[in-house]
Amino acid sequence: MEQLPNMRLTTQRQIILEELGKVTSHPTANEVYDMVRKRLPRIGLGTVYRNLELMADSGIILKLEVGGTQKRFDATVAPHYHVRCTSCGKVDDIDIEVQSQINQVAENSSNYMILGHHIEFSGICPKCLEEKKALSLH
Amino acid sequence: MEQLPNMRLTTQRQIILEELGKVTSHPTANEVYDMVRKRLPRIGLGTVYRNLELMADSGIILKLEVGGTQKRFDATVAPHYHVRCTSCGKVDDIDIEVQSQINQVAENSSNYMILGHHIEFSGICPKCLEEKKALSLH
DNA sequence: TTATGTGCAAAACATTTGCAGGAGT
DNA sequence: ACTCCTGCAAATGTTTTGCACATAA
Repeated sequence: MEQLPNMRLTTQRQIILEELGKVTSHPTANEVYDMVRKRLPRIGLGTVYRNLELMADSGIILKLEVGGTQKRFDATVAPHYHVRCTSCGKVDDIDIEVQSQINQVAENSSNYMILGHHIEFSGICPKCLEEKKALSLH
Repeated sequence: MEQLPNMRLTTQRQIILEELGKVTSHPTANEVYDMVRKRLPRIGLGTVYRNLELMADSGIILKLEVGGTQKRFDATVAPHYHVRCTSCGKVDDIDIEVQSQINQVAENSSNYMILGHHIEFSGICPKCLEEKKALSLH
């Protein structure tokens, strides 16, 4: 969970981190690959996967294991929750007051050692809501 | 989200549902396949996937999109939360008081129409905790 | 110089799908 | 009979990995 001492600062890593920092969406590995490839056309998809994984392990970025088929990555490390649109799959941040006691409450009612939690909301994003409205007026 | 009118009651479906009901774990599609195959050796993995998906859509069972690489299924439909062991990947239920206002709080601080939420705790399960203790005494 | 990282391609998984034959209603 | 469903196998999509060469420290 911490920056490894012998992790080299390569061009690939710099650019992956830069591109991830540019967006507020929560891109999949493949989306990061597409973004990075515009600046580094010969980068391999494997490199993107390897580095996203490594950065997530060292805590530089966040790996979101939300619903859907692909993992998503986030340059914002501060704890926050997510909403996923059930219609288009888009993932947004959500900022609400976190009860810090929630882990304690969970630990009291289980025999696990609780390390953390994540709340994933599901709903319809504004854009899809518009589309649905438009459709229902046929 | 509701039972389709013309969904046939086949042997395969009955047995999948029975086997899923027998366990309190949250098996992956492949684990369900293994369980069912003991009674129905010629069943195809595709059939298991198709039916789990169908049952989840009609609300008979729950499809858990928790972290990890595979989806998991649960015969218990009543709303509840989950803990996933970061060490062995095991998933257990967790029963805590749900603040029913939590969706409202989220809706107030976003422009999504919030439909629901899921909390996934992460921690170490009792068995892995024991193992870690044993190791640290080397 | 040398351990670590990269590109590439193949492999490994998880899941979905097309189709011809089989089974519920 | 007439759909819907199943088994099988092939296809698809995502992520991981082996290896020879390249590169940061």
